[in-house]
Amino acid sequence: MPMTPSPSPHRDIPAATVSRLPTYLRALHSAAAQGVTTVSSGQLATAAGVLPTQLRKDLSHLGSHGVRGVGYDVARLIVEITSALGLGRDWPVAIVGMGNLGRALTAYSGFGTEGFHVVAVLDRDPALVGERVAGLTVRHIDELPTLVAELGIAIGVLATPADGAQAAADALVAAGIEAILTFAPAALALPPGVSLRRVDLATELHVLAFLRHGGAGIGASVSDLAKVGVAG
Amino acid sequence: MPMTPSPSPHRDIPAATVSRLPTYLRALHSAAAQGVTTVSSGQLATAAGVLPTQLRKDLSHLGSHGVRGVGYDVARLIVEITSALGLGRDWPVAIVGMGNLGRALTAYSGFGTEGFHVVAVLDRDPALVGERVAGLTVRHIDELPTLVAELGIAIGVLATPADGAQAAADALVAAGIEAILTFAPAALALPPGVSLRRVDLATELHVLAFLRHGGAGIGASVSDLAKVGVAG
DNA sequence: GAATGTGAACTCCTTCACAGCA
DNA sequence: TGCTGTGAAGGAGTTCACATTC
Repeated sequence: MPMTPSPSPHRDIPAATVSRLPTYLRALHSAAAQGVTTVSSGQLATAAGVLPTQLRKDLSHLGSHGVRGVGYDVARLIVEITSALGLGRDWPVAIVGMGNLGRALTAYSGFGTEGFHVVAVLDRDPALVGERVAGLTVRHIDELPTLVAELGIAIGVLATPADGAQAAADALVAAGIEAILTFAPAALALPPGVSLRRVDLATELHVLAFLRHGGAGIGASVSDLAKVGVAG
Repeated sequence: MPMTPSPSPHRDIPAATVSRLPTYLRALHSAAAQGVTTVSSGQLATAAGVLPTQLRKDLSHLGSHGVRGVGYDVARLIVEITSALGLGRDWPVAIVGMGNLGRALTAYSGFGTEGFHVVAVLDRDPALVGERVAGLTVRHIDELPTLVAELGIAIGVLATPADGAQAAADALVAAGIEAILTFAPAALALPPGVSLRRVDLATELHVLAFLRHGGAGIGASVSDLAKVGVAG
């Protein structure tokens, strides 16, 4: 056994790079829609709000796909990033928690791109079960295992209040879901192997308050928190 | 000119620390509500989902406020973090874009804590102006300067589609708002001195897809993207 | 000439080890 | 003894400089 096992197909793409690739992909789709076939790192970088060197370094992790003196082929780069992110398939999504936020996310068009589809919406409150939200019928959280098996749900979105979040997360994990996006302002305890991403709306406001309060104006003193715009 | 100007009142709190302080604050409020008066770094850290050393290092940027061998006084630490974040005042918020997401954010209770209050909701579509959303009347975007002056709006939230985001951001800036939280999947060009935070829902799903696709299961290969739970 | 790809320097953040104090 | 506070080490990410290629 001389070599490392390497069970994973992706070759060591830095986390920071992965989180920027979707932005690049969006800019590329936009360019393609306008008939552009080739872009330079400078053009793509300004469209994405990063520096050209950052973009080239990021893309270098996917391999060399640009042409020196020319730039990148838009169509080819779309394929490359799509493949690297694993977007070449369907990703059925379930949303748990049909309060204001859950309903909005269900209807949010941004969730319906690149193979992501909300295929099930659930709540623990029997009074909500049976209601229609954006064309889907609200199901009870206890039906989750059945729905996962039937619909191949791969990603769970938590839009519950903080106090119900852990129970909802447990239900997702018990049903076999291993990728969770949570909007609940609570720390979640999850078994190893389950991927978790958190979006905390209150925290975002708090950080903005700090930036104003602290006076991070011209020449912002806090490095990366506030990104002021790049000319585009 | 031998010394640096240092125009800003807050004493150099790292960006990464600032983004975690709201989580600590929430955990402290929760502890206080349960009658807890003292917490150790270990307790608070698990409640917040970080390591104890991380928490202590973060708090050390606010000064030494713990007692060795004992822990932190909950009430005092709340005051300290609240003050550091600049949360000791009101932060009137305006939300621009009354689609699904904008309406949900307006009604979202998580936006109504710690001095944050949604005091105005706006849209550029005259057909929506005059509608009621969560107790507020939708105003036209052209009324923004008046509303900022009257209500002291300090933070703008963008919940528009991507194609209207830049125009809406320009309107916020023209009205004097210097802190923007955007949900629009678009790069924004802003003048220096304006603070911007971005929440990108599609990107979060893409990252989760990458983690599943890449097989970041046991012993996740991508460092920081997925945080699996800590025992609580 | 023009733009990519990348080693190296630099900055930032996290984790460790342990000193300091109640 | 227990827990905080912190210098130092280690790791990750960004930016720079420049060699490389079309």
